[in-house]
Amino acid sequence: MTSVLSAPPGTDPVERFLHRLAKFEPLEAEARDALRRAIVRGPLVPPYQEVHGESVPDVVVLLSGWACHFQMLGNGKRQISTLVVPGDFADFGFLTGSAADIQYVTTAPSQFGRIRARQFSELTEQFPSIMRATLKAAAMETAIGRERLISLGLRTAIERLAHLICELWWRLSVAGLVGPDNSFHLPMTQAELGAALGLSTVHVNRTLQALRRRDIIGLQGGKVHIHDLKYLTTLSSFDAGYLTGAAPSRAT
Amino acid sequence: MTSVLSAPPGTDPVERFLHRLAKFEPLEAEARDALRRAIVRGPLVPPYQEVHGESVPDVVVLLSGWACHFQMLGNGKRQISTLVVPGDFADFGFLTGSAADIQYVTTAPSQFGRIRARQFSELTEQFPSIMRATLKAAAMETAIGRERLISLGLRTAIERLAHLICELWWRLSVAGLVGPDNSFHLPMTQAELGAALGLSTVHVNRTLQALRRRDIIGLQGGKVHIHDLKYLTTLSSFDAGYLTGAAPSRAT
DNA sequence: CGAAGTCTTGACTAGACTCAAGTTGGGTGG
DNA sequence: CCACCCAACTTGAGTCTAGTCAAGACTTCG
Repeated sequence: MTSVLSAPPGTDPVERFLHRLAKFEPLEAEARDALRRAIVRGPLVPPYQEVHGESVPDVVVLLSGWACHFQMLGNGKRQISTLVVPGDFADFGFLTGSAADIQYVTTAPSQFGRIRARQFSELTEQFPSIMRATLKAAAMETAIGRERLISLGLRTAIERLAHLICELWWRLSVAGLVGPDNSFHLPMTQAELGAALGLSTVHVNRTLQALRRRDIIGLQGGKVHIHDLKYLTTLSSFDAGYLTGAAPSRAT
Repeated sequence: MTSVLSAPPGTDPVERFLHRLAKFEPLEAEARDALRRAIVRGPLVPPYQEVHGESVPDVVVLLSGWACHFQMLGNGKRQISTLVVPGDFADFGFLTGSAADIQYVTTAPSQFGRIRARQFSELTEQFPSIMRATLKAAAMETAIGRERLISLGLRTAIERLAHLICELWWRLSVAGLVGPDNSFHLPMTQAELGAALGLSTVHVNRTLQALRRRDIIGLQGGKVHIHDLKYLTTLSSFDAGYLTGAAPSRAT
């Protein structure tokens, strides 16, 4: 099992980011060094801090913590469109140079890293591998979005929830954030899970209980324990292909 | 009204594509010429032709017709994730150089244009504006996907349908494919609309009738007539911001 | 200890799905 | 030119998943 995941990086969040990025495309040692030097570590921001897109679209990376993109509709309802886990780019607005089009919130104490837009574009010129890796990271985010669309379009509540947990399990595994007992931190309230899954808070609660009752997962205090990963995977027809860049093996 | 849309291009589909692309980022005359020369016009492919991702990820553009990305789940259910209209890139797999990860079908007789991968990357080196425009096109596709996620997550059936029609109205307007009477071709069956909107065929049918009964739209023979665009817009809280690259004006 | 936010439970409602049976319309072949 | 066929569309009836409303219990945390 661990063969797929390869050895997680050390504990330093910047190294984790570099490790993640290099998985998309091999990075020369000099490219890594240049990135290391370019990243400015930000302060620890508290939970529920809103981060607005700025007119200067610097490259922002989530080093530690948790964040999510969301949008609101006039009626006060909220949809979370993307979950940002440590090692992810916070958003890809910098690729187009246009003002970041999206706003996001932290849901846990978080630290961001930042690379000045100008400096980043110099880096990509010097090291095209960095650009290729970044584009692949963006493509993966698109693939994740597509998969979430599929969840909302044709999976039931329990399948959606199971699929999300599988997805997070995989992504956090790659980032080295899953414990040996298949547990990880999930700093989201049930209301937030609902906003991400297109379900009401109450229904998320009941659905979680169904999974708990069958002893598939445990969830308490913002920490998930997966007791039966195989069941979860089957239930939600989870196929990690979209998270690896490999060819999809979906459908027949 | 027409100020927003600017004069649509002539009738040639390649010109339409160039016109669309230039809306994302101004293109020098030489860049346009180079693109014109690089595009190879493909044959007319019949409806329901599946196009698989190839190992050589050439740049493929839909010149005329209609196509959609879809994925299937084991239970035979289908989700359409993206609608491709004339002037759109068929998919953005070429950006990462990896084998196109997505398959799509035509739903109408369609013509694709193709640029060899190698030639395209030479073009983007010579004319960075082409790369910028392409990245912005990709960003718009992401934004469209996010908006569809919102539809599935928190809009009702009638709102989803109305929103989709508004979106298509806008996109096809930019492509110069909407008639003066606010009508356009929509070569999708009700089953396909359902697969795009996360609704059953039967429910799509009933929902369409609700819109017809209130005389908001007409839909027959693959052609939509919008009678009350304002109502549609309000009903679905449609905000074209995400289709223009402008700052979102959503929520308050 | 109180307060606020989160989680849990119950009862009722409703929007959307399924199944099943027509109906329409365009296209083909005799 | 008509008969037939198939796919798409339409309608009805019954069911069910998930939403809403409302109240109560559990946790932090100041």
